[in-house]
Amino acid sequence: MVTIKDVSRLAKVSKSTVSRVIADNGYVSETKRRAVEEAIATLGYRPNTMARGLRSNRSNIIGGVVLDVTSPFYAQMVGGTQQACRDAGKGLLLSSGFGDTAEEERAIIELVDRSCDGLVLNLENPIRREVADIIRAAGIPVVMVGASDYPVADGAVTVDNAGGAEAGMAYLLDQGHRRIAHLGGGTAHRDSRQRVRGIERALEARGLTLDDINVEHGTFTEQYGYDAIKRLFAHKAPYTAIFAGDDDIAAGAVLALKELGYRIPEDVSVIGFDDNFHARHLTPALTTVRQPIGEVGRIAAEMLLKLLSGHPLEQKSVIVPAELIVRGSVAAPSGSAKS
Amino acid sequence: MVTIKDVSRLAKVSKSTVSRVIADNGYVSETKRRAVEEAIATLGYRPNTMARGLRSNRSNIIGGVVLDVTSPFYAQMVGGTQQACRDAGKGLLLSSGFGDTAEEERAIIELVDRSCDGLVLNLENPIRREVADIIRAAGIPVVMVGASDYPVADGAVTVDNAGGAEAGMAYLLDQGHRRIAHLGGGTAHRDSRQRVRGIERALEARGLTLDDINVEHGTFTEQYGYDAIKRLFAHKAPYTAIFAGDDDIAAGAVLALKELGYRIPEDVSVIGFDDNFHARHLTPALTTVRQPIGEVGRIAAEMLLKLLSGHPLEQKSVIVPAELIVRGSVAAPSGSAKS
DNA sequence: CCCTGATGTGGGAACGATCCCATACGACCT
DNA sequence: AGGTCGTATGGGATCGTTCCCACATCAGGG
Repeated sequence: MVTIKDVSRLAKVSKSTVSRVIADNGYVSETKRRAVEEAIATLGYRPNTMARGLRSNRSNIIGGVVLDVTSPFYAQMVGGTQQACRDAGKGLLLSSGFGDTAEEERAIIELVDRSCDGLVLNLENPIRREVADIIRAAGIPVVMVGASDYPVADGAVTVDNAGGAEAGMAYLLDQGHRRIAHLGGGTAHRDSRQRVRGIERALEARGLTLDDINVEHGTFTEQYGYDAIKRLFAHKAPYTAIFAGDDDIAAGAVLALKELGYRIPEDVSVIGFDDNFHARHLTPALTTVRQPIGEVGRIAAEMLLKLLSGHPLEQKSVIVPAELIVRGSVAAPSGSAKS
Repeated sequence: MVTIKDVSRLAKVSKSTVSRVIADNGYVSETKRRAVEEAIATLGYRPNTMARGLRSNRSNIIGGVVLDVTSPFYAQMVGGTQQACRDAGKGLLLSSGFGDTAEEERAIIELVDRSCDGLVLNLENPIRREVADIIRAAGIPVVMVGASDYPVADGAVTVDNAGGAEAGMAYLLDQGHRRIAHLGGGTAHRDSRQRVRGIERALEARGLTLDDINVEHGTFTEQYGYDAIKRLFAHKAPYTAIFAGDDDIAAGAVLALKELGYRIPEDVSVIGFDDNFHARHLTPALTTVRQPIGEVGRIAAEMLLKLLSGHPLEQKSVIVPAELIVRGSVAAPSGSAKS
């Protein structure tokens, strides 16, 4: 392995000077700088990350914990984070928590131990005190994704779930729907609660309340969407529109509705949330609320990078807007569709 | 920061003994071992990764380069790799090449520089000599995913594209189809070429050749599938079955066929490849050939881990079978459907 | 002419682990 | 008694950087 010593020997300068050239700080004369750069090139010298990290206590690696890398949705988030890191010359060390608290904590501690310069965390569960202390003791900045109220967070990025849900609900209501069911992801999820809140706002803006529709709580799974529809539509068609908590639920709902012989959107309208990679591929293409999740991952990384470079954040909490994407799964209710 | 020295002081032993306890090698008496473990616990000592890495030249980190983290397909692969790494107590440092040679090389070199213990590579392009030399100089093992003929590879995992395609084609032929078009992903991709080879085998087993069907080459995109169908079916229905190069192409083909008024599978059968997330969600659900891609990622990591532990591989090249998944997009051709 | 401050350079002590080597002791054999 | 071997322990060099400090030189001001 070629070391800084080899370079210094070839360039006829001290190790210190080489180090200064590499780090581009301190005083170096133009002549020596040139000599060092030449020596580096001829020897093919690449600094040893470990030695550098040991001495400077920095690794140029950012740690990321994400709920589930496997999921297409989070994959997109990771993509954004990774790209931002790469552009800044940082590596991304990745772990998944898979929604398990113990696993998430293990992952976090491991990332801290690996001397990550900072963390981007997308967690299912709140961080326990002990883990928070470990992070704090290491003195590394943390940006949370999807939740803003954790004690250790120096920054947070969230999607405007309420605003997005409000737009979606407003769209349904303005199309004339009144018999609406919301198949939510469950009150345990903050995202889910915020979406219900947005739905409520849309209703209130039109003189209605949550009691005027049916709000159900299940899980963010296709299975739940499928089962819920089969149950709700067992005997008759009680609703003209379904607002699914996410696109997975929507997919299950669409499948169930089709099996029951309902046409979409003629008989029943369906709207989703997320704009999954696959929303476009449903038949009909799913009208949904897009979460710009890649963007979220990118912004989180950029916030972290800014913190790492010593600049304070002008905005500790960034809320990214969610946008209604109109495709083909929503129409005016058949009763009122007198065009 | 609490160091090994602090532990040794508290446990009244030397640094060396503490190190031996941590690494669980060498001779340590039961008494001292207990004392050290106790000291570690009370101090909350966690070894410094950098120092350890510098000295031992090992990082316990595995580097992964994947074509595109953003894609759901590769995300699943990454998931498998990550899980295997985690189970072995290794970290996974991730990079994406996005199909760009320069980017892929940059990513590889960076991973080598970060002292990764080994690499899992899923690349679009062959590795250039210089990069291969850098990897070799670092002396770290490499497992390739999806391609087996690179010079630096110590192991390789591939999916049996030919076998899968053969099964798919056999299925179409056995249903009675003879007027078949294959919309391939393009000869530039080895996967694509192997699939054509499998199709050929199925034909030959039945006394036919590739000339008896229509083999087209496009790209692995929905757009291509859509355009190809619109072109081929412009005036009449020349084919009773479409074998798409992957599920994206299949999705585009299905959309185009529907727009042209063909029923699937009554008028035209469609079969895909991959078993993407959305294959199940197409209407009708897509009959396709499943690539167990998560499995592939896991196996690749396991091979690498085995190499890292010093054991040679009993199989340098592992070929994972692809399985035909029968759903609803294939039926017997209408002409021959005399049930 | 001395002092100060800016510029330039090298020496060498850290950083926190690993691991080689020296040493010690008891058991057992010859 | 002396030698050998297995077990147990500590000392300290070492990994490749960074970075503090000492020192040198030179210009400009008092």
